[in-house]
Amino acid sequence: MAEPKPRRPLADSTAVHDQVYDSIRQALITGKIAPGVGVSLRSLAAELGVSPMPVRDAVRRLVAERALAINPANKRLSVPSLSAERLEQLELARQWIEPELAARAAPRADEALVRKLKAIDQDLEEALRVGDVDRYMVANHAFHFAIYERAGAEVLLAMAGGLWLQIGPFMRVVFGRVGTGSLPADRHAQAMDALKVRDAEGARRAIAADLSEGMDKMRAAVEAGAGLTVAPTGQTVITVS
Amino acid sequence: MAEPKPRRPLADSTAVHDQVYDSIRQALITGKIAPGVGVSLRSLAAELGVSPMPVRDAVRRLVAERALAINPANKRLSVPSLSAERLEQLELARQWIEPELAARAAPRADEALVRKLKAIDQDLEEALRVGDVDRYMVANHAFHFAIYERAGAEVLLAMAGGLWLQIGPFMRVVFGRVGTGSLPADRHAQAMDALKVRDAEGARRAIAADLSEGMDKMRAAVEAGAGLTVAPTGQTVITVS
DNA sequence: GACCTTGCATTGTGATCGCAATTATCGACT
DNA sequence: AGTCGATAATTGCGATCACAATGCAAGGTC
Repeated sequence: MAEPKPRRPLADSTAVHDQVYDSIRQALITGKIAPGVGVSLRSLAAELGVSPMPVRDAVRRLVAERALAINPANKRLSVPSLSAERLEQLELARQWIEPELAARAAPRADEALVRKLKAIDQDLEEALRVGDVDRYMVANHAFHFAIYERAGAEVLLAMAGGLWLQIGPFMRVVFGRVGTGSLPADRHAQAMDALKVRDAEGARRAIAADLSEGMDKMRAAVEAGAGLTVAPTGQTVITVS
Repeated sequence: MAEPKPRRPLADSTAVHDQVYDSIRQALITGKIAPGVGVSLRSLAAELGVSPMPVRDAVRRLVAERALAINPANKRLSVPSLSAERLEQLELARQWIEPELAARAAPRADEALVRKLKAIDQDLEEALRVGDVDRYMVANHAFHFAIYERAGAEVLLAMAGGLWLQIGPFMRVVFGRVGTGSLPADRHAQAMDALKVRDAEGARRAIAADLSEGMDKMRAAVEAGAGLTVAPTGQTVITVS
């Protein structure tokens, strides 16, 4: 315990608990932590090479954003497993807020944004080709939020971020199962075209369609019974049947 | 400092940081803490008779829910002052999510719910008569969320709760200024009537109208210049002109 | 008298310790 | 050999301390 503290690099500045937050958030969005598995403050702290304190702070934020769940009896932490009802509500909320953000971003779009999106989309398609699910998840997130940030709607943006955080782990499981081959990147092309000419309604429709297709996949996976069964210990086994 | 620690009663069970959270949350919703004023962990801890530690946890949650803001430079805490853009986005989000919750609650409404709402509404009107703004705020919150909880939509309910938390402090300022005399409780009657016959669309319209009128007042107050001016120290003076 | 500097109080952050509760592990007994 | 019970380990929660940074205020200088 008298080690010189590895202290992982982790980006650059800001407070430690913010870096821890970003680390866990990325792990959740990209699905590096499977839904249902239990985590602990000390284990996360050890893994990140920090003291339990900043982890505790980061976990509080994530619990507040419902990206982590806390067993009311145990008081133990876990990644929430997604139920059909939860999925339905998250879908509804996303279908309302994300097209709205895209529509608001359209009038404020410029050439630089479109270029950035094009770069992200190329990376995304490359990830699809080589079947790198992690990279695809990161790129897809980057694509959507590059648009949403342009809307200049802080409150709505934060809400959208929270929704992705909640749906991220499950997306990863589904996409890892059905494969990424059939994912339609053409909706992204539609969105970029609409943004190029500052067509708000076009952007709204493109994002709505993109979401709709993605969520269809997830819903189909859930209804097909590819659910998550929670073992009595709290540990979760992902049944891909 | 060697005092025997007053340790405020504070509800009943659960962890200390949850009780602290509820206390601050209530204070924000009812507007006991004015927008823009700076708070500190230690001052809140002293006021609640607890150590700074659980306050720190509670504040993390509230910051994550955007009910408290943290100055990126200072890293100091404050109640966020509401801007016109923020208000517009919060209104949009509320106008979408709260009527939706009301509509979902309608088919699940029963006599007990209507009775409960009636009791709350009577208390609300009494508060209006005597001009007790705090009591009105509490009752109004209770009325809406008694309905929303019935929707059985956990995710949407949490989102609605977050929105109230963000808009609460400002509501209080506005209502405290324009007086509560002209507030239309008849929308509540409409909502109760719709719930009584399980009329989803009626409930949706009633809540939408209720929100619309309330937000109109707030928007008018903002545009009339009854804004909040932040002093250089971070302390805020409420200009009721 | 106005402005700058110096000192002190307060702030958030992180670390470490102790505690009670729960869980896991292993030994003992029937 | 199987089941039960006791011990040890882990977990989250709260308290306290240390520290760097910031804010505030008093006092000094021009």
